Amino acid sequence: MPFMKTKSIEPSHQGVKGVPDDPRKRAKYLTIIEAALEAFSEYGYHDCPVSKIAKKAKIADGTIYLYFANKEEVLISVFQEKVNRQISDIEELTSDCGNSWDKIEVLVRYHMTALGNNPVLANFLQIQLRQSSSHIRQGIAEPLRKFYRLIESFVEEGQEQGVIDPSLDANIARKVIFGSLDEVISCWVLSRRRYDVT
Amino acid sequence: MPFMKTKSIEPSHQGVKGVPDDPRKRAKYLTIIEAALEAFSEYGYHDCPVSKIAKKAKIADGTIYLYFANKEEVLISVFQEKVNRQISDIEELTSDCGNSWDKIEVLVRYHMTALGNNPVLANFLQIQLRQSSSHIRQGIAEPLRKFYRLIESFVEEGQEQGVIDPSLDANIARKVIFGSLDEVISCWVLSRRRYDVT
DNA sequence: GGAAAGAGAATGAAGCTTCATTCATTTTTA
DNA sequence: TAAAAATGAATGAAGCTTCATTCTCTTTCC
Repeated sequence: MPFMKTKSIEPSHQGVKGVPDDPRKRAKYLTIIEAALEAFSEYGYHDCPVSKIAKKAKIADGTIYLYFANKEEVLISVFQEKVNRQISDIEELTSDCGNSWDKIEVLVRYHMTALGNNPVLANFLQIQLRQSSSHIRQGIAEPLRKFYRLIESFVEEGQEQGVIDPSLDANIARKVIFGSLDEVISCWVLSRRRYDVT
Repeated sequence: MPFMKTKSIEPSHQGVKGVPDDPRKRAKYLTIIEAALEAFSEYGYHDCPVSKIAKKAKIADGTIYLYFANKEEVLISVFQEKVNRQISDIEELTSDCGNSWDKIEVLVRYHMTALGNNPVLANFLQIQLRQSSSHIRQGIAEPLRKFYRLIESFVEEGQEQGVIDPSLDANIARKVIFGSLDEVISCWVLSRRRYDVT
């Protein structure tokens, strides 16, 4: 048998390539993530050829496929990486707030300033979030849900503490908070008055 | 000269094809708009081949190009057609409200139920709004700005009437209203409690 | 220690597929 | 029957992905 490089069982695409453990690989993995973040923000997912990502990462086009199964998976991974970091940062910051309103305020402020200071990330999150391919949405859904749950948990906690109206549906409150954030950020506004509004 | 297929002067596209006057053409124009709305919602702009629109409209692929200069223009036209109708409906409905809060409530309710009863339209507006091609954004910007201005005018009017805090920035208020709407709608929720929140 | 062999990471040209758009032809309209 | 409208197969550009080859370490052997 003359070499048998074949993809044994799964025929059509190699499965998801997880985050690499080996620190050397991990470093290049992150390099690609950062390059992709920039490139996607600059051109938008669909108008961003893989070659642009490779160029920004200073690697060959093909190398990307050693770390990611396909272009979609690059997008999903950028999103996961960034949202997960955002969540863990906020969790840490709020761990020593007693009041739930404070926690919400910290979350809002942190999210606003984090994205305000990082237009590239902001643009990526705002623009890419609504992309429609079902595959992408699926990959994005999980970290996003975690972020949602974080907001809701603050609201619910506040209700238990009695500082937030308990008749309020935490789910709706979360949507209003997230939606407002989203809208305000997409307009690049960093005003501080924002939360007088709600 | 051996075939000169080239794009003579304007390099890339023949000019915009306006909305047809002839009622017969107008009818087919609207047929295509409706088909495109469905198709874009179903697949998303980028994953929706022109052939799918044609199929839904029960016409040949090429026919679309008798009514629109290119695929982008189809998207923009759908958006314009729909948002303009939304605006004129709301303007009519609010014309006999004295109080600005009422106007805002009518707007919110109308927008919510209109999209709530029409998932296809809702999906289109929510999904397509964030697409990034600069051309598309440009075409979309004008009707969207009209919608924004409508909201802001209600807020400002309320401030003149003294029923809304005049220190509030109408621009920010509009963003919060629009963002909340946007977020709540994108989650398909039609609860009525929503505006207790703001 | 230095040479040779092996592993596996990286390269990037080229293949292949997917559409947006065109246009020669047919059908409909008036 | 002439003009207008519609058709849909053909075109060709774009860009994702593959893979034969090269390069760069690491390990083994003497």
